[in-house]
Amino acid sequence: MTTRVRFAPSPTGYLHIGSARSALFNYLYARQVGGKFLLRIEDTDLARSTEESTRSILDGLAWLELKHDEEIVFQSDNAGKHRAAAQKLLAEGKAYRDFTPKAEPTDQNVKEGIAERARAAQGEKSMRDNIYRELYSEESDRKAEAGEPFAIRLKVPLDGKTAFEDRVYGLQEREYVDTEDLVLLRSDGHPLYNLAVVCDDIEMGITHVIRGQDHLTNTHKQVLIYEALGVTPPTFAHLPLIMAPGKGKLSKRKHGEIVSLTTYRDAGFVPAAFRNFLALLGWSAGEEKEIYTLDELVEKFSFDGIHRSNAIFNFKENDPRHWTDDKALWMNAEYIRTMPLAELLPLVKAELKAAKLWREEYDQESIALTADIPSTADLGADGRPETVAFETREVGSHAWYVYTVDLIRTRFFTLRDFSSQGRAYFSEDFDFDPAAVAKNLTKFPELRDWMPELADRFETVFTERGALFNEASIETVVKGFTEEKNTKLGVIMNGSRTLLTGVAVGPSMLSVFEVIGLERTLMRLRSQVGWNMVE
RNA sequence: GUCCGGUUCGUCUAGGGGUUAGGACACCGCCCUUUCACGGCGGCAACACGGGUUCAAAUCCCGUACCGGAUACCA
Repeated sequence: MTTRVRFAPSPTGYLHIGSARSALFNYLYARQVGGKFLLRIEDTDLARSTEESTRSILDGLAWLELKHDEEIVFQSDNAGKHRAAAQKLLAEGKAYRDFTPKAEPTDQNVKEGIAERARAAQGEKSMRDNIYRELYSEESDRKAEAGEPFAIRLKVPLDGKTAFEDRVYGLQEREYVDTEDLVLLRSDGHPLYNLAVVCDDIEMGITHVIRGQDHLTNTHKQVLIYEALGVTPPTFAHLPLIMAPGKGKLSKRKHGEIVSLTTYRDAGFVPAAFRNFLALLGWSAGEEKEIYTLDELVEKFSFDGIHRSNAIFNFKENDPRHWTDDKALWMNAEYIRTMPLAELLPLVKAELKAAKLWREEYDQESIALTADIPSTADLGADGRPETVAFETREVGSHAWYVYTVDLIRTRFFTLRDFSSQGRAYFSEDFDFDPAAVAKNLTKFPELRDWMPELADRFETVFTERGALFNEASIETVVKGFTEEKNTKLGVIMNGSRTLLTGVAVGPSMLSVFEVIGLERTLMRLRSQVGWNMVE
């Protein structure tokens, strides 16, 4: 029998990172054993389900590159079958009609209400003392025919226990007395969650149910339904939950966007990096390794490697540097600086396009063959792609673009940084960081005269005399200039850096000059914009 | 309340009778350096508590504490 797993989210909001991880684990297992990864949208709560939400879930899965097999199943399409199953159990005497009027919802918090009711019921009421449980079927039929509303409840046996072997948590047992006669069908005929899930899982031929640990008690109820239906239950594997710092629940209400997968996409995460991070939250291959390709995850995945304790998703609100889990941020940076350049380029392109900084000339299609794109494997000792000669790196060309991305990527954390921190490489319209201006410009007032002078020097050497504007010659000129002014190289270099890029950080300044190009270098060294912004 | 889980550095985790309790992130220091990163080297830092079993317990057993989940005519 081929393995069939499913990811079954309810479309009542964005895709939560915990759900995304469930989807990932289902996917990894399915791929590992050559099974099918199915998708089912549990949209039976009509009041809360929305189409945007379904859209967002699909977008999220696509972003993580978790492709599902077969058609998407919408649970609401199967309500008829769910009802038929309940009727079957009723006819077989495994379920009964409960004519008790539906309890009015309390005005307090739903969760609290439930807990309070449960506490109050403790001791005085058994799970089985419903007067309709043993009603003669003729009497039950009569009331039903008379039009009295009723819910259909499962008749949980008096003695015994449900048991299943969880692939993560081991043998799980629960006495029947601890499980109520759960409602299968509401009095308005609406099938309830546990019945719907079991029916659909049977219908879809699900062999392994991999889901959050919060479903552990539901599983006992579902096992009861499987037994009543005469079907062997699938294998279950429950995943530990992802908690907020302080071990509280990670919720949108309390934590906002941080729990939504789309936040990471929009913040400039590399899909493979976030996927990698998610996989390591609550799972380990048991080796000292952090970076895994999708293929490696598929190969190494095992239920034994899944932790039984919940994991904390660590982040600090109001701290821009640690706005989300540090390890996720680090992993993203790690991917950005080490992934094959050919894979990074399209991501950077999308980012620059979104920031309106993209120019068609950058695209390899119009200039060079894809095969010519240097990858990290082609990098020389100085960290630059060896295959691209300076002469071919005209500012704005494809070769220039590739070289520039590769040059600046080593200190970026997100794809967003290419259009923010790295904006000056792609646009004339960039901001000056006040701290950088203070540290590298205002502190040395003489630079206000020197910088335009340096520009003049560059013009003489590179424009009038026609020397090649490359690192070696730039270094000669800048060093000569520094000695002439009897100052330190750092003063000139850092002043130039801030004037040329608006910031105090970046690659080797010689590379920066070269990549910014002679024309823009002259313009920016002479510009007063950086100076003016502090006055 | 009851049922079910869980507890190794701040966080993610390895280890499941004998380990200097390992790695990663974060943080700190040093080196590299025109800056900031990267990189390299180093540092700080953990077996919840109490009993047992054993020559030996982070590891096995029992209890306690704490945390989490569930307890709906929600999903």
